[in-house]
Amino acid sequence: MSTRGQEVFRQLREAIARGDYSGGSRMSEVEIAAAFGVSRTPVRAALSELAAEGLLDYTPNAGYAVRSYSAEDMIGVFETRAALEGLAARQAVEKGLSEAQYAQMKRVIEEADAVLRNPGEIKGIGAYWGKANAAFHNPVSEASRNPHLQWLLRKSRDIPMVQATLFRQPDIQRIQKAHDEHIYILEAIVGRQAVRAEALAREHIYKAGAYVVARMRGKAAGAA
Amino acid sequence: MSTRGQEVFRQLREAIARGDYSGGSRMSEVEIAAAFGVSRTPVRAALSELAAEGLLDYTPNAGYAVRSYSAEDMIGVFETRAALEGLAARQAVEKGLSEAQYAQMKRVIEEADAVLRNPGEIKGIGAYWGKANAAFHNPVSEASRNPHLQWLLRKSRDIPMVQATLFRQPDIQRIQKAHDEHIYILEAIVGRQAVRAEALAREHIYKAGAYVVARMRGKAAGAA
DNA sequence: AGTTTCAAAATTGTATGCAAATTATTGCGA
DNA sequence: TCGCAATAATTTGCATACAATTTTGAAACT
Repeated sequence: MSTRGQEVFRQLREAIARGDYSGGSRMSEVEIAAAFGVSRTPVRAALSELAAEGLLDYTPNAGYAVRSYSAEDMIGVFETRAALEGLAARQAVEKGLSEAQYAQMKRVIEEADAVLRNPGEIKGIGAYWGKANAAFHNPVSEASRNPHLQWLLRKSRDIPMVQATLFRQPDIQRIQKAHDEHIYILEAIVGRQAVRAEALAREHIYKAGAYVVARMRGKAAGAA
Repeated sequence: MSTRGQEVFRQLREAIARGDYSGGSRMSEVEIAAAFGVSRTPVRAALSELAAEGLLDYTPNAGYAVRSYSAEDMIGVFETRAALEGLAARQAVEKGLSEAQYAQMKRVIEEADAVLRNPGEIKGIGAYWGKANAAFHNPVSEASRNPHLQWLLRKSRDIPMVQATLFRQPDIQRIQKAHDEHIYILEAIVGRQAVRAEALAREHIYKAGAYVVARMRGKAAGAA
């Protein structure tokens, strides 16, 4: 079993990525401690880790706050992540997919194919696609067999606002396109086309980033 | 002023990067607390952050230990870092160097030119080159104006053993070659040759990685 | 009214004590 | 002598108390 601090860390991490806390909001130690039914000590440990992970900003003697990203920042995040996902795809080709990794990616594609063909089940499609998307991309970074790369990718994927923007109010057309891109990426990896796989993965992420930034700017403009 | 936890964090971070603690060695809370003259609380905060930074491994109920990298791991680190430094160089071209950034890079090159021409001052060349190298690369990542990229680069540069391996027992020939590569990288950035700058920066890091890995394997073989 | 100042309240930083888990050690048996 | 089990010692996890800092709010002054 794990420690309480680890548990608090995990739950807060999910909550922030999911968008439960709006950007810039203060994370009160006593409040969280009360909510989890623990003392401030494990909460402080969790907050400290979350800050090191980049999900929170920390100011000495002033506490922690949910980090907020500007549109500029978000462009940088996705440009960086595009390079890393491209590298992961290339290394996945170089080192080869395991049976299990290939099976999982194929399963995700076939399942999504069925789901997307039937527009009746549109309710909850955002949450579904969020999970399916992760289930598709995880095997790729695993297949790179590069722990450091996997670590940096995790830091580039779990960013406040991103999940919420992409999967909260889903855009069925965008999901369809992303799904198509997945098919070609898997095709390239299986066909040992390293350069093509890298380019496709890179562009796949780049498009997602452009979408997130557009949504951020749109919402900001709409609210103003 | 900063907190004690932050101070402990900073000092431990430097010590680990410098190679004062050998890989795998346990970091005892009470020991460190005694050494710094503080209680365990700020030490725990510092260790927690260092673990999140990737410098320490953490096992629940068993504490923290200096993370050790195998040669395989190190290859992955440098492959990843090569992609990131390449991206930084490309974005530096796209966004342009500031006057100050250009001046700093040029100064480093001219200074190193003088130092390397005079082999009398070889004592302390490792430490000198370590600083000079950082002073050359930092402006590039700054010029990318990509905070996320800068953050990931920091995590890819400050790795246990790397600094010690590269700069503790310096190899004058390798330093000379790295210095030459710096000249071409700056040339490419100034000349707005994005693709060339990216390729040069990437290869520059790749070579450094190959050197570190060779040294690791050589030392391991020699010790066995 | 607006600004400044000062004090009260709230929040974070640190030390300490104790519970729980892990690690080391001792003693026994094969 | 080696392996194993049980216990002692060490180390970490958490809660709590208090100190230090920041934030808030109100009163006084311009």
